[in-house]
Amino acid sequence: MAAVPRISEEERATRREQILDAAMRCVAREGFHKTSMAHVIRESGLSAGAVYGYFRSKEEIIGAVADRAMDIVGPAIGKAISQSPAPRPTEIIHLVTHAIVRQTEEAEVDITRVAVSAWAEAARDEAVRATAAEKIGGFRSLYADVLRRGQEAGDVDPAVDAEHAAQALFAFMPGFMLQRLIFDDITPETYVEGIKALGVR
Amino acid sequence: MAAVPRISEEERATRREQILDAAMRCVAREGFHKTSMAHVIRESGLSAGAVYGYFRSKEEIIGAVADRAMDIVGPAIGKAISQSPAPRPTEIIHLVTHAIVRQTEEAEVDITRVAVSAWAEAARDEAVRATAAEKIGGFRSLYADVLRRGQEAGDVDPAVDAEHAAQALFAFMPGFMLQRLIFDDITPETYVEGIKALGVR
Amino acid sequence: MAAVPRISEEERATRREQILDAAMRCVAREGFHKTSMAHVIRESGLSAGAVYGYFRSKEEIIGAVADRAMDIVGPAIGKAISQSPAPRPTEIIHLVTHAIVRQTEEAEVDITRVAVSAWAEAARDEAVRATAAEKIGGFRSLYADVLRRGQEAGDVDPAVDAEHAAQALFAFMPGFMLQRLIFDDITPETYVEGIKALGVR
Amino acid sequence: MAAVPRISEEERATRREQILDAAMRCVAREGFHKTSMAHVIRESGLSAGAVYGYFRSKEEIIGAVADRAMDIVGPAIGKAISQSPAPRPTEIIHLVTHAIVRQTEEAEVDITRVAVSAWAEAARDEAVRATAAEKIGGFRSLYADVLRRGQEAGDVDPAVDAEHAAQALFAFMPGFMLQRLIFDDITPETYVEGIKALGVR
DNA sequence: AATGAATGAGCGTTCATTCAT
DNA sequence: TATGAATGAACGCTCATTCAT
Repeated sequence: MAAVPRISEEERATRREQILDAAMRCVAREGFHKTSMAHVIRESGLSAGAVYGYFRSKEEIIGAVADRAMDIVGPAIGKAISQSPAPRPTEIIHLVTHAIVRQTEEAEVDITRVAVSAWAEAARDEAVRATAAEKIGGFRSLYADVLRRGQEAGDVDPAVDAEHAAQALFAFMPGFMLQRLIFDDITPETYVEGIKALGVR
Repeated sequence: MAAVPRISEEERATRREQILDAAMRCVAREGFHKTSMAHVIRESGLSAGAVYGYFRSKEEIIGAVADRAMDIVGPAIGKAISQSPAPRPTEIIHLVTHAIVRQTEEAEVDITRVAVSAWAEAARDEAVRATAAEKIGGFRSLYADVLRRGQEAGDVDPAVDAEHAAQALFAFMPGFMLQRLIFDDITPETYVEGIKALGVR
Repeated sequence: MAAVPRISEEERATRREQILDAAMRCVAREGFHKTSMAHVIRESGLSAGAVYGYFRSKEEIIGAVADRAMDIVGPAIGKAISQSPAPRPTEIIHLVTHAIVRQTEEAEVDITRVAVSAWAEAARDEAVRATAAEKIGGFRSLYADVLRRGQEAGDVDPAVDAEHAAQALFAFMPGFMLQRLIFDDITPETYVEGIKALGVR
Repeated sequence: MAAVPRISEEERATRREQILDAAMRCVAREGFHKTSMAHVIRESGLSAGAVYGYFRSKEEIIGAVADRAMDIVGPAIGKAISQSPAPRPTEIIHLVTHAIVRQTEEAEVDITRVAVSAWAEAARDEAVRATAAEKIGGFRSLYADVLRRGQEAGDVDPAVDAEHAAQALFAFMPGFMLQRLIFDDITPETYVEGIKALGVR
């Protein structure tokens, strides 16, 4: 019934990835708004028309890149977090920070930089804010789940709403990323040590 | 003999502030790079030439705005922090988060939004990164001082480098700002409660 | 495999000519620096973006226009000059001045005016100076060749370096152009007559 | 009857010279239209308002500078030319070229460059063209006078209108200036030698 | 489906000139 | 008279996007 596409869905997805990869490299270098479509087009190796065949506008690419950037640590730690017994807060931060460092060292783009750009973009672009809310909200839910289990184990004060504790625990991720962006002196080890020194278990 | 300025240093400073105020409003709305000089000019009520009489370039305005945005909570809590006896970590976060909320509610611009834009800009602009390093570094030093005093009082593990604890404590500021930017559910009260639940004193 | 250009090299060259024609008209009217890119764009009938697709900058257009303007008499007389027997100096100036007059009368732009602008530009733009050196140097070489043959024929003092005689002979071209620009009273005939009166053969 | 000026005519003239000196330096460097009023103002050491107190517009400064630049060799050779017996054409060019070289070497500005800019400006500015016509016309008249005397002495063909011979003789001045602007290889000696080789007496 | 030349509004910045002091 | 801050049109150039091929 539907018009048969000339290229398969698979090929289409591959091309999209190719464009987003290119865009991520550009955004990591120059941020969303100093990255021009011409940069993305050149970097992707496609033509202007081709790129616009996969994304309706720069805004849509920004949305997709922001989505990717904020999706990057979540999956890596999702499994670890759901293990039994529930990991302690400091163990979670250990996992998260190591995942971040691994990402920035292994991948060809520093996703940290893209993520920070995405936070800024969330301030002005409703769609990006919605994505951020979804991703960060997902994170906090995950945290809240573990923390609830931690309350049973005695690691977290059981009198407190686990959602609030999740707000607090979440802070360590952007706190780490921001400091990594600006300083050389922070590592998962120094960070987790510091967190423990504050009393976090 | 010396060229007598037709407007006083004071008036000049006032005009600069007027331009920066305008620029902050624009940046809070649209970020650094979606804010055009035309926007700043219109918002400031001056002419293009006048604005360029006070700032050599957009880059310089970005630098000054970033400086301001990251300077905003520091002074407000500097004094409180140096009081005796040393405030506990959770008291510091209480102060900081309330200062942030007060700022965003009282001032005509939401500096939080500008600060987040400044973090993103630090990723690509060496000068902004230097400013960020200075401001955030200053913060962490302040924290490290209090934490050292806290180590004597028994609030913080004395075996740990206070600088590392400061890295951890610092995280609560961007963590709060970022979540405020995206969600409505976070207040100084929920946040500090959550932090305490994690074990921070 | 190779990127197939959508418009042929020929079409591309035609468009370049179209832009340069427009630029020459503008420069003949207003000189290099009173000609704005907006003028060239309007005159060419293309859009701003299109023009910048063919030339990277105004400077590049200036360079190309200057090149053209100083290239204009050379080819026309090159052949005539190489004929055998060698034309006498006054015959050369007859050819050159007639070529100049024909140009300014037939073409829609007065290239004389553009050439004079190019001399001025050579004073401040290294690239234009290099072009001028190449074109004028070429002229002088051509002259030196003929003059060497003229030395054999007895038209030119054989004791003198032909290059020096070429410096002298060259002068009649800018001398004619400059006076044509400012006065109405000079024609190839009055000019060549005057040159002969001075003793030139 | 007239309002008494606060400063004397003499002081006024001095200031005008000061401004024109500054403008000549600027124009020699960058030409008429790449020289901004701000450059002239800074170089003159006066204020914008002051400069506009002496010249109504940039155009007027351009006119005055062009006037000066084209006036520069005339006076220096006027006397020499009117001596008795009449100098030969080659002697005149000897004088003129040496005067040019002396000017460019002694003065702090290279007037040659300003003069060439003035020729270009004559193509677009009616007032500058009128000045050029006056100055160059004066030159040619001077030449015509000497040549008439030369006709009596047998140096110049007496059958030819001396005005036409003056057109020819005049060419050697711009010819020398233009080549000096672009090449290093031309001196009064090589030039006059070449002129003689062509048969000029 | 893919190409890349073309569009023209908009960019950051400079300009000649004015006028309140 | 002299000052220099202010004006705002115009500058050279880039941008996201379109569409004939």
